[in-house]
Amino acid sequence: MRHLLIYDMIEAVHRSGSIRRAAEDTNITASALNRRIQAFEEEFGSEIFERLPRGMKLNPAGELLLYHIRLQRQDLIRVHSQVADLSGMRRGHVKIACSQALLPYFLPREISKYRAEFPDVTFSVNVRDRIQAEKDLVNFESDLALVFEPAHMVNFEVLHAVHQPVMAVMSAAHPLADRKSLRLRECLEYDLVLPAPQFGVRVLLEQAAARLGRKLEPVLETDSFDMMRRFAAYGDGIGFQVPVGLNALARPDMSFIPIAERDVAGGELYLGHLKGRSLPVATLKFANQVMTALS
Amino acid sequence: MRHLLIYDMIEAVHRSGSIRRAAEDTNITASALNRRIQAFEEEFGSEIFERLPRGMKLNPAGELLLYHIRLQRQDLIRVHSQVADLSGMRRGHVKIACSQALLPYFLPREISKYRAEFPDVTFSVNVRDRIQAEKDLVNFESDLALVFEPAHMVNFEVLHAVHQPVMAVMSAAHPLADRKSLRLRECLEYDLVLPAPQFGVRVLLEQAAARLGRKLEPVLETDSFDMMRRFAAYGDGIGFQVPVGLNALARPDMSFIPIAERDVAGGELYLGHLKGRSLPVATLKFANQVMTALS
DNA sequence: CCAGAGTGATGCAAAAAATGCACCGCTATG
DNA sequence: CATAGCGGTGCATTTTTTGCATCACTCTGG
Repeated sequence: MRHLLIYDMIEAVHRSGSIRRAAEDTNITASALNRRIQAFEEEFGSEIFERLPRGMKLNPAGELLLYHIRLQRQDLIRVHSQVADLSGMRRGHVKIACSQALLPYFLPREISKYRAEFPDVTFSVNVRDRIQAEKDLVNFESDLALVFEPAHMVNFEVLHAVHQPVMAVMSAAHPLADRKSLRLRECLEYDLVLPAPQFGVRVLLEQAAARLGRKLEPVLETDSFDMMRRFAAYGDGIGFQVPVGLNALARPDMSFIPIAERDVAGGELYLGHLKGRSLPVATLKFANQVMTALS
Repeated sequence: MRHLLIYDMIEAVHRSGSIRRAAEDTNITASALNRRIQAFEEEFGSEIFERLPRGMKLNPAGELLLYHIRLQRQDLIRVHSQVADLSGMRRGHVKIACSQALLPYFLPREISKYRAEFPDVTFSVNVRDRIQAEKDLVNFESDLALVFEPAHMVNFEVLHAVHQPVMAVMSAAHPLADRKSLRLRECLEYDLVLPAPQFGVRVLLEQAAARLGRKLEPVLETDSFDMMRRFAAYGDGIGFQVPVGLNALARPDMSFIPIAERDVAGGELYLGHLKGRSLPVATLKFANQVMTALS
């Protein structure tokens, strides 16, 4: 949209921190860009950048404006999406921030399913921890977030929540592999493979261990669920994951056993978006499909 | 804002229904305007107007776009307002849709009070019935609505609600003038001066009368509260109004007496705005003042 | 039934706006 | 204290926008 180019320019200057660097991104001369910024500030009635010796930095007015710019751009995308929907076709791009647990099975399956019906819809998926996911929504870098036990929930409008007990993950040859349910105490007898501290599952386990007066001493700590699973497969180690991260059709070589809720209460997997936003049609439809799949 | 001029042009064409008429409002030639509309549609990726032999009419895509335009314009006003607030000054324009009852005392008093503190804030006040007030909010023709017993309440986000019993209004010389409270039945013995049927007070009275098996037969029906009051002042007639429409310091020549709640339940006066909007600073502060005044 | 007044669209020249280039003054940095 | 990087600016040039004249079309009223 040519008439909104000035917004792109403002964002470019904000990103790069200087007019000259921003000029390269914008395919325009620094002088031209400079004058457009000045003209805009003139019209807007107030400066939006601080001129520092080392470049440009948004002042508070600029920060307010930047949020407006992002909001209005997303709203325009929504309008485009609804207009495309008027003519029967469904186009669009769905941006998702999600916990790692969603990556191996759940999201690939849901995205394929959706795209089978609407092949003109494309997706971005970004792995984010519980704090960063919310920031992504605020900065309009993602439209949907699908996270386990989000941290603040301000700015977060919940579309759907589903309970996720914590599951022990181990080799099928493990001594405990045939049990229907496990106490946390029993697991602690074996080598532990734990997710990194920022993950929700880890937090729940730490809390539960503290209640038992125990401290978790993992032999392996990783931010990769795949690593955790493979390590557990080759020995007596026990990993932990929530059901949505596990294949519903149990693999023959692995065993997934729920931990008793009275030990580890489990947590909630939340689907949500930025408070007060209206989502584009494609995004909304995908969110609905996810909600159905989660129920 | 020069870069948003195209939005003004689109709205002008929408309002006037033809490019040539819109061209006059826009201080531009019809041909130039025509080409800008065409260029916009090209960029936007879809036509937004239907070309009829008699002029231009928004198509569904255009309707969606128009709402976006209005939304983004109001949001820009909010940003301006917040920016002005950063520098300590408070500027802005507050647009209010309200019931007639607010006109004689309440709103003039509150507006004066607010402007005493912030003289750079200006106001528009439009009298609207309960249905039209909500439409005003949706079209962004008003920012705040202050209405008695609104009709639908969809799109209406309530900031504050206060109960308003129905009061009988009569001359100080009226036989009933010294009573502390009145039954509806007693009032019906006298000449009735009623608000027009679209007003909330009238609806409440009609419902109450129906419960008594009576029908209201006004000697004067008017959409002017002032008319009602003055007519009642010159005889034995009885008018009806809610407290917010009456001067707190009772006038010596008039008497205001509440109708028993078991006869006429009274109604709610609602302060609200369009659902999902963020209000400019000035508007928000004024809304807060009104809420305090109503409590 | 047809003339006229209304509509949007378009070619072309003139006017206006945006751009690129060269250069200025400034400041932090090594 | 030289230098590299910053934002700002005057001026010629390019690009875009505009206005005018005019076309094709449709509905309306005599």
